[in-house]
This record gives sequence, structure tokens and C-alpha cells, in this order.
Amino acid sequence: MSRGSLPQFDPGDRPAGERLPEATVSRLPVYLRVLAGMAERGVVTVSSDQLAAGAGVNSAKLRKDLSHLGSYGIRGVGYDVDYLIYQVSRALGLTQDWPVVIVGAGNLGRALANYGGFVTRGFRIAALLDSDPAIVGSRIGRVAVRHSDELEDLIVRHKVAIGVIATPGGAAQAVCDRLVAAGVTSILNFAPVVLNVAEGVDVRKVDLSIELQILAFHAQRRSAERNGPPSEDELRTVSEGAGLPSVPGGASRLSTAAAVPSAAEA
Amino acid sequence: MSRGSLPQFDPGDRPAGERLPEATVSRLPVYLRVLAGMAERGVVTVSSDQLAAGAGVNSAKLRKDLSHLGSYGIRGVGYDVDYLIYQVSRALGLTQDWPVVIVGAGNLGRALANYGGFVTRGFRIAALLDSDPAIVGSRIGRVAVRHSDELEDLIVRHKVAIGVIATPGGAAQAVCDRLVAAGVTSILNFAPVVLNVAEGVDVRKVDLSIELQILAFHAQRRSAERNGPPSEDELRTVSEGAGLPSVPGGASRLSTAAAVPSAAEA
DNA sequence: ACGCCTTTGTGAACCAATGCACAAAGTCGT
DNA sequence: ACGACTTTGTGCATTGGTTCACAAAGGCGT
Repeated sequence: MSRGSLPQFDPGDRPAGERLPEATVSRLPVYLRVLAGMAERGVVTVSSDQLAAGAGVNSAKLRKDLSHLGSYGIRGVGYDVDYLIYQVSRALGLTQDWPVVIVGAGNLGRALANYGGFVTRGFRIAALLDSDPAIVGSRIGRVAVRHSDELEDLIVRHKVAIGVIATPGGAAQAVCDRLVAAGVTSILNFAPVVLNVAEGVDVRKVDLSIELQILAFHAQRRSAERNGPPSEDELRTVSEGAGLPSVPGGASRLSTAAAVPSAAEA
Repeated sequence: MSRGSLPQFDPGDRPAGERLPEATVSRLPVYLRVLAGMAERGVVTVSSDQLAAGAGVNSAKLRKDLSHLGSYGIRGVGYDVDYLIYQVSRALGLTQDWPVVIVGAGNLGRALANYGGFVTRGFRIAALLDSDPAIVGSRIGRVAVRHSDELEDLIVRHKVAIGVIATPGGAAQAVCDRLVAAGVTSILNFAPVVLNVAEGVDVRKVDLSIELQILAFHAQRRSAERNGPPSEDELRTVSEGAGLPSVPGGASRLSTAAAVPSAAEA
């Protein structure tokens, strides 16, 4: 237990310099959600085993994650639910609330704005923007759709630090550039493009098709396993209905492979 | 270059036993998307540097990722775009197409069904389900909304292997159970709950509030850094407007901490 | 035909994350 | 008041992932 000199009343705090491992950060919100559910059901104390089960992780991992925040458990008992909620919230920066701007009020933007229950957990929709005059002015839940011309102004006035991009792919990079220029340094991107940003800007992406493709990979692997391990070289019979494209540069020329099925295009 | 005995014509294939690292799998879809964009713009050949830049990763990582699929580059030149698209697609299992069922036709389900461009890349919406009679029968894009009673039937008839859960949190676990019981082994969950599934079922989650919380953490860290490194113990002045809850079990009793601000609840 | 130049593929060193297993801490029943 | 029992927090070994840096491969110009 390597703790520096610390004041009496908060026995658990880590020295301020401590950096949370990225993997831990990405799990804390999950713990927080499970804890919130427990608090709602009146649970007062929880052991690492119970919480880990609820979050779907190994209990040793959970304890190590929490130990990075400080020493907030009680041996032989577990963790106080409310107190742990507070500590995790604090570690994540949720004790202040964050004004968020959502750009794009199409299907997805609307869905996000309506999340309500989610978005209000430490976050507040400062603005919902769109460029289509036909929907500017309408209301989605509690927020009015404003024109994207106001983007810079709204960001500055509401001190927005987090932007959500819910536009079509084509518009995403331009929107991103404007967000960054206006001072936003955290961006959550739902558009299916890789955003290019300057150093120091934090981008996370949420992408349906990527997730589906990862699932497809595992599904394929599982089904391949079931049908017996593909004995050394029946590889090219896996996909019917698509001629095997010729190998470029095999012994002949490059870019002969134009007639590829290209499963990845629209 | 450790390759076993292999037929002449496909010089790059890896021995069939090769397992792709998970991290690689999660990046392949990104490469695929960038490649598709290049193909569309008529690019024929791409170097690892260019592709890596487009995908926002280090080029060494990109090369190592691709090398797990096989040896499909040409030294001194790069990779043939179409051929690489084909190989990546094949590795991901996208040379067959995957019928997908989406459960929940609320805002989010509708947004997903309308993705069109995305979903059609190797995937096909076999069914869009909802339990609300008011919207059953309506059309979202090309697909009709059907009643969730038909779930089991549709899954079996269309050989659906991938399910997408876009219901409110409360319904998610029940839907998940039904999907699994009907034979679905890959699930993409948009509902804000941790799903409990049997061994062998693959669940991925997409969660707005988790992503936002991770962004908030980094935003907080950055801003804390700018305002000077918090000198050893000004920790408890970080959050105004929220009284520091008492420490449970400090020297007094457990669960005194009931009046916590609880930034994580509705 | 030959050598220069580009770019791949990978060995090896590093770093991050996981999981085991156990000592230390602290509760609770008697 | 004490000892048995529970549960935390963490040292350590291991696994997985990233990055560097370079030899081998192969095209291209002359």
C-alpha cells in the first residue's frame, strides 16, 4: 500500500499524479451504471464479486480498477454503493456537468436527443443543430433544432467542450473542423468516416458497420470451427458466388484484379 | 516467412490455423472503409504509409495487421487496392452476406434501418421488429415493421445469425434471451444495460453515455492539466456545488453516506 | 543487365493489461 | 475479547499489443 502523506479524513485518495489506465477508464462507466441500478434498488453495500458479476468482468480486474481511484472498500464487507458512485463519478469528471452540442438532427441526431435518460447523466444538450431549413425550428423532445450557422456562437456562449457528430458521412469532416476551430476538444463521431484532427483533440467513434463486421468475423470463425477445421487448404471454397480474383503481380501484371466482387462497396 | 506447403497460385495465404489478434480484427473494418473510398476514387495501388494515414494508425501496425491475413503486398510498390479489399472482406467473413434482425423500431431502430449505405455492406436487414401495434405495419425505408411475436419464426426462416437490440433498456435482456433461444449467437446491443448471456454468445455494445463519459474523463484531465498540476491535495476543491459525502467506515458507521449527489442517477 | 530506391514483412524490445493467488485488514458471532 | 471468516488490495507472472528498425524483395530507370 504505497500512499504518500495524506490528510486524515479521506483515507482512500490516491496521490494526485496517478494516471488511470485507459482500459480502466473505459470500464468505469459500466461499473457506474451497474452501481446506479443497485442504488435504485436500495442496495447499500456491494462486494467486488457481486459488482463484477453485474458488470460482466472478472472480480480481480474490478478490484484493481477501483484501486486506481483509491482505497474505498472495506475488507470483509465490500463497497458502500453510494460512496462508490460518488467516487467513480468524480474520477470520470461527472461531478460537473458537460454541455454537449449535437450536430445533425436526422434520424440519428433525433434518437440521441431523445435518449434523455442517458444524456442527462452528467451531460446536457446545449444545442441540436442541422443545416436543413425544413427542420430548423422544430423541437425534438425538450430541445429546439437550430441552424448550423449558429454553431460557433453557441459553442462559445455555452462553453461547449464536447461535440457529437450525427451528420451524413460527407459533412462530418467539415463539421469536425468547425467544432475544433470553435474550441471543442472532445468529439464523438457517429458518421462513417475517419476524422482528421489536430493533435490534442480527442475523437471517439461509434460505428454500426464496424461493430457488425467484427461480429461477422466471430460468427464466421465459430461456424467454420463447427464445420470441422478447414483442412489445410480448402480456403478458396469458403465463398461461393464470387470468383476468386486473380493475384496481382503473381508473375504477370499489376491491377489486373479489377473484376473483384468487392463486398465492401455499397 | 514461415509458410507451410502451399499451392502455387495464392502466394500470400496464411496457414489455416492462424488466429487474428482481436485488436487486428477491430481495425480491419476501418481499413476496409478507407480502401473502399480509395477504390471509388479510382486509386489502384496504395502503400502502407498512405493507407495507415487514411485510417489514422501507425504504418508498422497496419503492415503487421495485414501480414496476419497473408502476404498480399508487393515490396517497393504497395498493395493493390481491389485485391486487398477482397482479402480483408474475406477475412472478416463479408464474402457471404449476413441477414440481420433489428429489434426495436423507435428512434434508434429507425435510424439504424435507414443507415442503408452501411447496413448493405455485407449485411441485409431480414426483419425490423417492434412490440407497439401502432407502428407495426409501417415502413422504414425499404423494410416493414413487424410484430415482435414473429421474432423466433423470422430468425429461423431467414437463418438470422446476428441480432441488433435497439429497445429501451428495460426490454433488452428479455429480447436478448429470446434471440439467443432462437439461435442467434451474435448480438449488437444499443440498450444501456449489461446483457447476461450464455457462454458462446458474442455480445458487443454500443453506448452513447459510456462514450460520453470517457470523453468527459479526458476533457477533465486535459483541463486539470492546463490549470496547473493539482498540487498534491487540492483534490476536494475540484467539484463545486456538491458537498463531499462522508466516508463510510472511517471510524464511525457504514452507510451514513446516503445524501450523496449521485451524478450518475437520472 | 544491373544497381538504386522504395516499400514490405518481421524479429526483438518495449509497454499495457490481465488474472492468479495470497497476505493484510476488518467484521461478526459467540 | 477473541478467533473464524470474509473480502479487499496488490505483487507477480503471463499474455497481448505496439513500436522500432532493418534485412529481404522487387520494381524501375538507365
